[in-house]
Amino acid sequence: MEYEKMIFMTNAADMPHSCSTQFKLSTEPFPIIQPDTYAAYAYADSFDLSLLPEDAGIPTTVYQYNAPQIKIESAWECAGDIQEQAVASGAAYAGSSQQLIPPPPAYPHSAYPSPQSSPLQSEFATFAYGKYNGSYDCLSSPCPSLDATSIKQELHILPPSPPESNCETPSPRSSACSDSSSSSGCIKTEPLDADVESFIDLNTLLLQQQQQQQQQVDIKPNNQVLRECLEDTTFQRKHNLKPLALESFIGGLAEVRGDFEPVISLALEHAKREADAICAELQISQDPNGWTSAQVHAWLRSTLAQFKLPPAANLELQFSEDGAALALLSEEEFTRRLPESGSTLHAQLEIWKMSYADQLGNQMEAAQPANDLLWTPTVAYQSSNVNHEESEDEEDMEVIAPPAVLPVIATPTPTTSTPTPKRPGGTRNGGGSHIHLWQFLKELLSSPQVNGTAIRWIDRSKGIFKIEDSVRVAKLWGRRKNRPAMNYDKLSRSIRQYYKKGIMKKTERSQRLVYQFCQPYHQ
DNA sequence: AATTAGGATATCC
DNA sequence: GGATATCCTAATT
Repeated sequence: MEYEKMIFMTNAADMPHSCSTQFKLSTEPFPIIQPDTYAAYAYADSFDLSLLPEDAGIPTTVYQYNAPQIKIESAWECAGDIQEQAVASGAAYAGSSQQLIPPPPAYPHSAYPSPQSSPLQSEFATFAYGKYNGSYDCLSSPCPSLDATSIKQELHILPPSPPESNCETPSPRSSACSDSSSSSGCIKTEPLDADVESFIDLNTLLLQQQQQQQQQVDIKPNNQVLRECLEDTTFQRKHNLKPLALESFIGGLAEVRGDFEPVISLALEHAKREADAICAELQISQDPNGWTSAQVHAWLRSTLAQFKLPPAANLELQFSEDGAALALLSEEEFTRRLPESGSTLHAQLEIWKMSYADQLGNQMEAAQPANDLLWTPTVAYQSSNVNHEESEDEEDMEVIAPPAVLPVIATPTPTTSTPTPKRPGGTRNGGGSHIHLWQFLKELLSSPQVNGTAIRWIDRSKGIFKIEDSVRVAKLWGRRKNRPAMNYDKLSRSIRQYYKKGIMKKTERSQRLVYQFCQPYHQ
């Protein structure tokens, strides 16, 4: 519901608050509507993008409800690129003056919240684009776990709002709330910059849902209603609306994040079902970290076949890793070994990891309903955020995407041996885990979409990273280790212990908060 | 003020 | 005993 608040930014001087209620209806389905209901909104198959008005001032962004396919994390840095990409892909809509909006809250927040990209995030996003077959045709994605259809359905959970947004277009719901002076039973939406007050009368909401369902029955062929609404932009002119600048979303994204969870759960559920079948067929674990090298090969071959990718002749030679080591490989490494299919394999592996992590997360949630779902020591994986409930300490929540597997070195012999990735077992129940600090840091680094504001790679190939937020990283570390008194002073002391162990070092040109993994600890 | 460096000692496993 | 965690002083940025 928060999302709709961000759709339009009004000129405050010209738009009284009462007008904002004109847009309230578009928020109503979110709280109660079921996924199936949204199928009626999955209009993209036949939706003609050319229908969108070309008027430069028209808020076409309001119709971008399948925009979850946008790789939004890049948008923080380069909105133009995203727009280009989106337009090129056909995933977003044409329109000369479109401004990007963040993904609707139905998208897995873990894929979006940071200003940085990551393999996982990128793959998840590009996955939705249909990157797997080398194009951006999201409708032909060969991903067996989350095929285009399912993604489309799930990511269309946010219904298009135009019919309701358009004050000039009568509809059962708009008429129900057409009296802008009365906000009863409606979600009141005010300009984003305001301290937004939202209130919902559930009874009215239910009534509206019924009306909406009735409306869906009457959906005109060829999306006639949508066409009419899209073509009718008078409401915007009337209320002096303009598309909301991207920057305005950034601050509010955190609040939106939690709303993604339902969809990621659905998507992951779908992925898990697919994985189940493959696991049964290949007799492998759902946890890639548990695979032997032979099972890795089986999985790789299976995945290549599923994606109709050319079989690799020397798979065994190219991939000698076991599952845990495989999980550590970067997309670049995959691509280097298998230029044609590496990216897909890597992406699919990320999905498997995420799926398994989510599964573990759900198990943890069931076993540990307290708010300490951020990290449980029984697993080294982390759900992509199981608990989105607001919390005073939310900003300190440790949210780690499925991490790179944690290499464990029995005896640090950095000059001669390569760390042998090992399943992240060895953790214990109860307090902190046995994870090593350097492993933890790599883990944080592996999910920049989540932790990118706290720690990020400076030069990944060289293992150089920077702690951007020392306090936060220390807090996360303390939380992981169940050491509430942890601070950066202590954490950095531990890092410095790594100097003589050959695990980490300062960079040649020493910079504050910048460290470097020594070679064996960073591939 | 925050960070860096490293010694000393304690704690946990 | 290893890996921190904690506390400390001093230097540097």
